[in-house]
Amino acid sequence: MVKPILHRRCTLRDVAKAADVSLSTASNALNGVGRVNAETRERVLRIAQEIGFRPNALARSLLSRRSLTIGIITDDTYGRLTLPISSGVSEVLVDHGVSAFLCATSGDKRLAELHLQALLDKQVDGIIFTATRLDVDPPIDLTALNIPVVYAFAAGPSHSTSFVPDDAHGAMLAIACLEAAGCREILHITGPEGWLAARNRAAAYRDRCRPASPVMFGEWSEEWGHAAIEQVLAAREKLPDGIFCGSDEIARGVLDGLRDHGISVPDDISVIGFDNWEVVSRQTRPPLTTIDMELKEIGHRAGLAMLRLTRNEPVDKGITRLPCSLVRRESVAKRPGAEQRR
Amino acid sequence: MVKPILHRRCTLRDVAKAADVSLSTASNALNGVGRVNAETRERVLRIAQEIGFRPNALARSLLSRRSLTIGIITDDTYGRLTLPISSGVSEVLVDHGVSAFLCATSGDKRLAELHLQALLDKQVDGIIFTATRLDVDPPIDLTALNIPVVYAFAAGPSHSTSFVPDDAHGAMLAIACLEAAGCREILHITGPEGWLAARNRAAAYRDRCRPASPVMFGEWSEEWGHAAIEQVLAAREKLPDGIFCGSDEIARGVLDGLRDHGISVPDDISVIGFDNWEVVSRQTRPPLTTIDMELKEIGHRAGLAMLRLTRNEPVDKGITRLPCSLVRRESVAKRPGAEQRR
DNA sequence: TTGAAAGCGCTAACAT
DNA sequence: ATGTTAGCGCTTTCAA
Repeated sequence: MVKPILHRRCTLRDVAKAADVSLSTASNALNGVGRVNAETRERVLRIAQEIGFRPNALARSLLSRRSLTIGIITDDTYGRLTLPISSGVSEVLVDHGVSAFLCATSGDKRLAELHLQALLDKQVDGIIFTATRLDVDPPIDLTALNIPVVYAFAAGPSHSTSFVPDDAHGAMLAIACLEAAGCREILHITGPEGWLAARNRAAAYRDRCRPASPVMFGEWSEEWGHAAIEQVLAAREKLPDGIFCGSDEIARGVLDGLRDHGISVPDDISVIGFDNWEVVSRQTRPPLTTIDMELKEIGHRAGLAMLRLTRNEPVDKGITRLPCSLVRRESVAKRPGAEQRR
Repeated sequence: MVKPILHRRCTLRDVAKAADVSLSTASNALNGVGRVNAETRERVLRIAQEIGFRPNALARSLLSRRSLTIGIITDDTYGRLTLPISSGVSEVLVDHGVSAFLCATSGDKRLAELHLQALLDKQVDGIIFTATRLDVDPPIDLTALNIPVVYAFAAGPSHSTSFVPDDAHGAMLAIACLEAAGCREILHITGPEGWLAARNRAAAYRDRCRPASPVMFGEWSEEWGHAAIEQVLAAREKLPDGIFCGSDEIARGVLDGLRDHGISVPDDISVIGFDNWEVVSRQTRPPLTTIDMELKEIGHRAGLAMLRLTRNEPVDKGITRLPCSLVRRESVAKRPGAEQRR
């Protein structure tokens, strides 16, 4: 039984010495490569275990030219999107021994450059760029790097690979849910028309509902949802029986506006949100049925793509739109008949 | 003008060759150490610049035994706390060339071990542990590592160094704000008594207001805020004129409950929250005056402490409580006289 | 089956 | 002022 060395991490040399073999034999034994006597191998393994040997990744990387390290650069200050995405990325990578540097740039160019340079110096095997919207360019140019770049919740140039939520699919899911609940006339209240996500969702809504439907574009805020309800109430006799909101925050404003007027959700009207931002959607009255963008899955896919890229395996180029999912809570009417009818 | 090499990162060797000096001279020139002829230095610098030379951090680290890398391990799945804190950490570290690995464990022990091992293998210079509450032990034991550990929004063992928000100070700020608005009787509605943060804030409240004040412990939810208002209304004749809520979510429930009963905020009663979680506090009607825990500052301090520790400079041991700040919005009455009076 | 030696990219003694 | 050499911890030919 060899005594573990505490003050200094032990090295392969320590193992080799303790096992009375050469460096290369120790290395081969531990990595299971080359011809090593089974008995010798056992001994090396045992001793390595006993003294708590762990290979120095820095030394390995220097030689192998793969650092088992990637960088995640994000625009987000807030964390709403970044943490689920990046933990999704890490989840698939950690099993392959790769760790991720997180660089929050807050959209600051200088900071972004600084981080990027640090990442490059540390020889990251690749970079994943994440943003909070799809139609804004990264604060730094990632197109000329000689390591792979993957975009998650951001759209890279066409020859690159990007993963984004399928807004149209999410919208379809929302409308289908409303229709299944028996809604005949569905209104769409959403964020600024300047946002691609808002336009995509609105287009899907128009496709499915009424090509000429007036979409109510506004802000991504509760206040707007609230104001929109006032507008609707002022402008028309009869309320629609379903409202598809572009975000949970808008939906919350809608819900409040409706309640202010004594209109019951979901009895009088069904409301569905978008985002599944739980701090909002779980706390509304009633709790909000909404669309989840599956951020973690976006992270998974981005991580997987990165893994393949670093191994020179082929990956899909261009923008991959990942399906959303429906989260049922209580703001959409349950039609008892609907289940049976299929 | 030397042509940049694109397929391979250029090395010091390339610089030395191009400048027609030895490796060590090139190294000395670039690092500004040793005796180097001014003219030679210029030339080396210029050439390095031209061919875009950047030193390989891996090679440097191997030699210097400092990887300029730390790990941030977090319990948080959600990101509400982690992103502000970790971007605070990075902000102070990036200028010193250190990058941070982010490891989200979701409280999963296996995952935490995996991440920790990967970090150690990569020779991180230190680890910052972050949690979502102060009174829960990390999923892994960080006390026996031979690298520095700092706790941020988490309380490490007494000989370690931790940075947490000063809950008592935050509570004081809240109460002082209410008092300055003229409130005479302040009620405290907060989260579960099992949470240290809730107890700390409640204790400060009792200290300042009425030692025997009944604190309403409950959940960290809007629903609880709402329910609490119903309870209060049912139990007493006269409403208090100020409510200090343990979280923004609770405050939001309180606000809604009050509105349901036609009680106006801030005219009839002032309400203050805790957290400054903007998605909640900016969207309430009226927008919520609340306490900010200065998460980014916690990150700064943790990062700074880490920097010192890695240089063997002394740092404060034990738990450092960092002041909170007041964010004024519109849920607390403005007393025109209050300003003058001081 | 095992070991000696070279080298990843860099820095730091030590010669010159 | 500059160059030569050794070595950080490891993997990988290539000989033995």
